[in-house]
Amino acid sequence: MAENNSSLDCSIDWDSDDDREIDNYGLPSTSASATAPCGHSNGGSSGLGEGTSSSPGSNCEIIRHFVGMGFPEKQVARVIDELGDENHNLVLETLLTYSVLEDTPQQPNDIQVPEEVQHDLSLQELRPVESGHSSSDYYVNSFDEFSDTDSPSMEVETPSPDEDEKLLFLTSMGYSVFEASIAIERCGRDATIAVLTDFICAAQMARASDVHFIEQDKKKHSLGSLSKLKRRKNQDCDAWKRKKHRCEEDDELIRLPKPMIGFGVPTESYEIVHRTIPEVAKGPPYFYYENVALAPKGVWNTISRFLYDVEPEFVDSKFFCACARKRGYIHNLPIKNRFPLVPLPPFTIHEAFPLTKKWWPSWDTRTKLNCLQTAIGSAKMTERIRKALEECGDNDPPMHVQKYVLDLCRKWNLVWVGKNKLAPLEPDEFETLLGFPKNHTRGGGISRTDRYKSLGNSFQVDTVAYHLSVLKDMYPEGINVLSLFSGIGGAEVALHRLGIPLKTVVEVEISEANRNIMRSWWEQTNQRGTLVDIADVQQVDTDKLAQLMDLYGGFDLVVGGSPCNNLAGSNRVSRDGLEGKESSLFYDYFRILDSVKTILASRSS
DNA sequence: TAGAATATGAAGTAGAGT
DNA sequence: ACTCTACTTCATATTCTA
Repeated sequence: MAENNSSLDCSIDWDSDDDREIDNYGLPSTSASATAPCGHSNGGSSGLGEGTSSSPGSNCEIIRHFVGMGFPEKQVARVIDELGDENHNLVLETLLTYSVLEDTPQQPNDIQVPEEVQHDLSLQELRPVESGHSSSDYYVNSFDEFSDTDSPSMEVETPSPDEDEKLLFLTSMGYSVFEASIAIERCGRDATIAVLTDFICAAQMARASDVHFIEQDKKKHSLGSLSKLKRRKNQDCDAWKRKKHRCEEDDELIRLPKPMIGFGVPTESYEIVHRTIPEVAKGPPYFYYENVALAPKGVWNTISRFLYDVEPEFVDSKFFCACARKRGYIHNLPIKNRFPLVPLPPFTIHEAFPLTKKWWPSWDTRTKLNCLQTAIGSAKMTERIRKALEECGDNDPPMHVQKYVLDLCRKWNLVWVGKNKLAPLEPDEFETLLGFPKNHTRGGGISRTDRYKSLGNSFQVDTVAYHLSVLKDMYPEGINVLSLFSGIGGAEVALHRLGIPLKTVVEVEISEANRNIMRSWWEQTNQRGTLVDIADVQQVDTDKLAQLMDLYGGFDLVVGGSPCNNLAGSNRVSRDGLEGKESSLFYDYFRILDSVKTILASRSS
């Protein structure tokens, strides 16, 4: 089923055959903030003072570099003259700013940016946000599109410093100045970034309300459940606030496919073999992004919007192995002629753990384990279960005891290891289920607790390998990989097991223990390529990327799953969504991916 | 002090029924 | 439209212990 995902408003319509060109409307521009939203830095260097010491070069070269990105030569020369050529990011941000300020008055429909806004978006205030590369077109077009329907003569008060920060942040997310200022004006100065982005999304939706959507009668197993995203007519802000709750329920959210097989899995007959990827998203470089499927509402809409409006592929690993793992993947890989890793892993609990069969009661009908997480059940809890069962004698326990036990079994992924004896899985059993070699995370000074943590945060290798398998024919001589948030190397293990030579792997991983695990695996598997370690994603700026790409010849694949801490349902404390402390590092994934795309594009032209 | 052990719900989805 | 039940979830904070 050919699908055109070029619908660019915030409400994603996977089934629309709307053939509007990718005009960058609503797309967060390629300029993403390097500093994590909410101002935290995670201990990494960030912001204005970051050492973006560019390698010395002549002005000519640098001017050519930016001209190649589409900026007027005269303007580039002027900016470099003003700022020097030391800090490429600063130069780029300045050029972008000029693009915004100079282009806006030329928009059709006589839309004017309020003077105050223009004034407050002075160069100085835009500077502090370090940015990836961007096409200035994004700003221009998004401004144009937004203003097309909303009130053009909105009065905007002079922003307060707090407003400035929000304005700055929103523009760094890719929204136009006008969109951002209107949102702040309408929703109030105290509105959070989340509320403001919601407002902008709603306005974009409203703007698109005249677009008709063809609801396709898909088969039961199709991804049709992602569709049927209606459009709300009413674009009044107050009305929107009243209706927000209802709209979120039935309008704009990406829905999970059922069964959760993405574009297809080896074990199910139904599959999709064709999809349409937006032009701006097409590889190379190929990219592969992963996170939890059951994230808070709206998160996947945002992630998808940033990642060039590519439709997420939601897959439950229970179709690949003996444990469930519901994850969303956004990638621009072909989906035809995928193949699974062999040998196929155990498919049921009994196949994975034959020894448990002897003790498994008939009333425990589980065939698959639930998601492997970062923490395990306590001994006291399994002891309570044992006592409860022993009180029931040799017969099957009464229904309420069965339910009590089964609920805990499902919650903590317990398996039967003796008469009335349940136990959580061992770390090496985690490794097997997830497709890693046994003892992959063992030794090297890592604690048992940390093994669970690292494994619980990892890819399911068979699942990921199935998606990556199409790369094998494309890169017979080997592949250069930029691996962000590598963890214990799920992607690398998958590529290796697929028989794809790893020419270069640049891994970015904050945990030293995880980097050690990767390094150890690299050596044990006699890799002939080069492994480069980087600790902090925020150290990976445009200069660093350009340097690495000079050295190794560009990246073929940018792979990674950004932190799920603030998205995962298990988190009782800080499930704050995509703006959360750790999960906001998604924006760094986007920033880095976009920089790689930009650098590649500038070099190929 | 590091590691281990333990306790700590809510949010979201889906389906059935009223 | 609404309520109710059933089910799942890449985690965190605190306390204990060697």
